[in-house]
Amino acid sequence: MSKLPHNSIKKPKAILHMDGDAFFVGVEVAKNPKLRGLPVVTGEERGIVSALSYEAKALGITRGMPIFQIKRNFSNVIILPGDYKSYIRYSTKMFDIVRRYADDVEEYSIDECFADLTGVTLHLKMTAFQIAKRIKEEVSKELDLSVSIGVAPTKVLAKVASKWQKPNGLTLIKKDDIGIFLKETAIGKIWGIGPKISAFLHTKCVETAYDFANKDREWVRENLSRPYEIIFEELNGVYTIPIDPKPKTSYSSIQKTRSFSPATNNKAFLLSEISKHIEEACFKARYFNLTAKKITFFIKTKNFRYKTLSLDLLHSTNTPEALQSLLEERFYEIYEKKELYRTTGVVLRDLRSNGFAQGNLFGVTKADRFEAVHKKIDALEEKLGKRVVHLASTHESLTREKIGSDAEEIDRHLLFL
DNA sequence: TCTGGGGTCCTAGGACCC
DNA sequence: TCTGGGGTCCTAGGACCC
Repeated sequence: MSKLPHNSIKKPKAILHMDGDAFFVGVEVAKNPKLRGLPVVTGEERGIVSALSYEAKALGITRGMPIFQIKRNFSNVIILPGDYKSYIRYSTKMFDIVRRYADDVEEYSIDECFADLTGVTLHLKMTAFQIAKRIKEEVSKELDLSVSIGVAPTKVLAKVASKWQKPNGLTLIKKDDIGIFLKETAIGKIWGIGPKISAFLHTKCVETAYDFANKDREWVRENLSRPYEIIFEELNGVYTIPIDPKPKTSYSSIQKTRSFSPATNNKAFLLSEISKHIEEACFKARYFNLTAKKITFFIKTKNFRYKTLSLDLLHSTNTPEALQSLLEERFYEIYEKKELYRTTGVVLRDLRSNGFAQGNLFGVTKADRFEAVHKKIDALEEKLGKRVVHLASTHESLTREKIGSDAEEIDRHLLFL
């Protein structure tokens, strides 16, 4: 039984959420200050806009817009390829600044983190707001980056706060003021509430986050699943989603997918695409010393219907050959000639670390040989750059690639995310 | 937003077992 | 071969995130 002191009506937590403003572009400007104040986008290598400056946004450009369209319609916009090495470097430095003030920092994505300031305020004799302000100043001075910060009693509310004023915002939500903020926040803007749940809630006359937070708990339990009950608690100021400061060291799944246009029913092409995905997913798995016990292949039709094929592997593996023949044997189960497909993909699941790469269907000895071969290939690619060696079955898809090398280069850096 | 790529977590319901 | 009731395990797919 817990023996909390009688007067420990807990002081609300002070959770900080920091979010980079147009982060990739922000880093580009920090690297090259001449870009400041100009419309800039990144994503040239992908063919779609990944990040855009506020000046570019003002022109009506949006994330995901095709690069060719920008070239055609906005000749004054500066288009840059992503420089993920720099983004990672700045990201690390940004989080290190937060760590000067908090022990528990959760790196949520490349440009976002959470931190618990609750205990720190006493220690530093500063309020959470003052600490947040200092962090902002140091990020700006030392890295020349602009960030938005929110401080609130829970993670979900801290996200509301950091979004409240963007860019360069600093917003504190006190426990007593929660309602003021939630009344002006549409339910769909809440972290964890997507389009489906949002639409459902609308049918129940829940329009704002305030409407939702004021439902009673029973109603939430009866109408929604567990994750939404947790969001409900958090919106009411009850700290429920803990900060997880552990650095990410592994993966529970690895996937590779690619869309193409126009949609096609060319079986050889689809197979070669998937074959390439298998190789890349296995490459990444080997890099992290992981093996998969399950694999899912999928193709997505023109109308966004998924056809999936999930297979249990006899032994876990991270070498492509056996997966490749499995695919060829069973592809007919998902492929229909009369359909057109727009995307293919592979997901390695049930990953276990440090397992022996037992090469399954071929038996151990052959598998060992494959493993040795792959070690050499990986080493070779390390030296020469990726994509110097590949399976014959991948060949067709590679020869069709136009912007291969850039994309591969970036992919390599993304391995470290 | 007529929809890119890489992830995570949750759960309904089927398979299987007394 | 009529077919109860209750439990666990597991998977496929849904929903969401950046």
